[in-house]
Amino acid sequence: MRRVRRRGLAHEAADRIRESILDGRVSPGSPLREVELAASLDVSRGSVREGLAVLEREGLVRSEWHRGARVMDLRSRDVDEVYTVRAALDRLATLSAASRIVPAQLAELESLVQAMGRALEGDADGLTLIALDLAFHDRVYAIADNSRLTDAWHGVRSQVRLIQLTRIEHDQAHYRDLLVGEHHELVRLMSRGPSEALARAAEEHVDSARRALIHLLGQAPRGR
Amino acid sequence: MRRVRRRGLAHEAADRIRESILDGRVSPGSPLREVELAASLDVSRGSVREGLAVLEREGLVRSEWHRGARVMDLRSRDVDEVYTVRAALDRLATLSAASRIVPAQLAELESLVQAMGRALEGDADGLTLIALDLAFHDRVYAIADNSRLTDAWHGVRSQVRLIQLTRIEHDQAHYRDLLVGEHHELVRLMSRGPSEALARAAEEHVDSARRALIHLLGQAPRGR
DNA sequence: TGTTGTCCCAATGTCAACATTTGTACATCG
DNA sequence: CGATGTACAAATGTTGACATTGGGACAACA
Repeated sequence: MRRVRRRGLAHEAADRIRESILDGRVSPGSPLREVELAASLDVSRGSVREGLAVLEREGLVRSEWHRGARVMDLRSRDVDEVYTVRAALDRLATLSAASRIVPAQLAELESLVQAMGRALEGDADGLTLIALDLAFHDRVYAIADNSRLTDAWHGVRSQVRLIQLTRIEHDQAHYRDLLVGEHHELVRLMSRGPSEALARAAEEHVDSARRALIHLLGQAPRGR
Repeated sequence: MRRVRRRGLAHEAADRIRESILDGRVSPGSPLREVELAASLDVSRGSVREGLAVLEREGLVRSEWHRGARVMDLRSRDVDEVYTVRAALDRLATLSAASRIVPAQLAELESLVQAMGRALEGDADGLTLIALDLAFHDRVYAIADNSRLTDAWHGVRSQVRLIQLTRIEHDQAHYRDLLVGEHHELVRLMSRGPSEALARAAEEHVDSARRALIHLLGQAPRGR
């Protein structure tokens, strides 16, 4: 049996605040005041504070000494950073997963890809596609079964989600073209075990999204 | 001017506790009681609590609900995870740094390598070598100039430090053979810009250390 | 004798009050 | 009139007290 995990109010508070950010109810840049949140969540400031610390390590929130916390405002440079790191993590996750994956897990991934296909044909909204995309990659990280790797992934995951949210119209176009094809190819390569081709595909899968986003956001983020 | 960074008691407390762990004054597995620490550091339990949360995100401390925090006890499996993730991060950091590095920074890295050589000839203790090794890689991450990457690095850095500490006699042997040579080679390759050879060297630099540690610790950590 | 239930204590989780800092508006001075 | 200093309000940082939980010792029971 999987033992129940009791987490306390701080994590609960973090979940609620994360939701309201990722649902777009509070926009990037807006302040997250401890007293306000404590009142609206009906917990003490201490718990809110601890929850905000959780969100800060996820990169969703930025806080400064005696100046409080604000919803992270992700600019072009930040998108570049997040996707660059994600590419490196995904490369490792995909390779590790490929060396440990069993047929049942391959089938599970493939069924997620098919769900993407159905969602596209059914003209599903962007949120559904984003959810399926993240679910796929979450599964890959779970299969890789490396808690440090998962922690590092969680350090950028929420930011990826936030970027996708704010660029949702773009993502829909991007998804429509490549979502099923690229993921299917990843599964196919994973079924053959780790390889240089798989490593490249995993990196490229993320990097093409990065390039598209950077292009969309206007200019090169750094002095390249 | 680099503006001063005021951080509050929680970070100060985290620093002190981290020191006592990394200095070996508290051994892996031992409990870190909030009241004890609060008394000995002369701050409130709240600040200690926040400090322990910082150390938890660094992977130095593991805490469970209503059961308190303990110094992380790193077993074979954990060493494997940490070094596997570190290899992926170092690969990216080294490639990114290579594409941005300027001559002055190359010289700085090379001078660190020479310091390693002098330390080895002067029969310095293991702690000095560990410090120089980490200083070198910290510089590479700083040159890569990607805050998400640096955050991810900080998520494993302290654990690397802890592993090196507990295996210090082994590391000295490992260092004596490869320290100067491998780092010098990394600098040389970086001076020529990013390349597949550099990527492999950076990965292999970490992975050889991983293999040596795993071998030392006895058995294969996972079902490979 | 092994198992179950109860009590108790130590430690953490939570809270609300107090202290400190920051930013701003306004007064003061050169 | 611009620069500097001061007072105040709003928010966070810090603290000690109270509530809740987990684990172990011990007794009751089959």
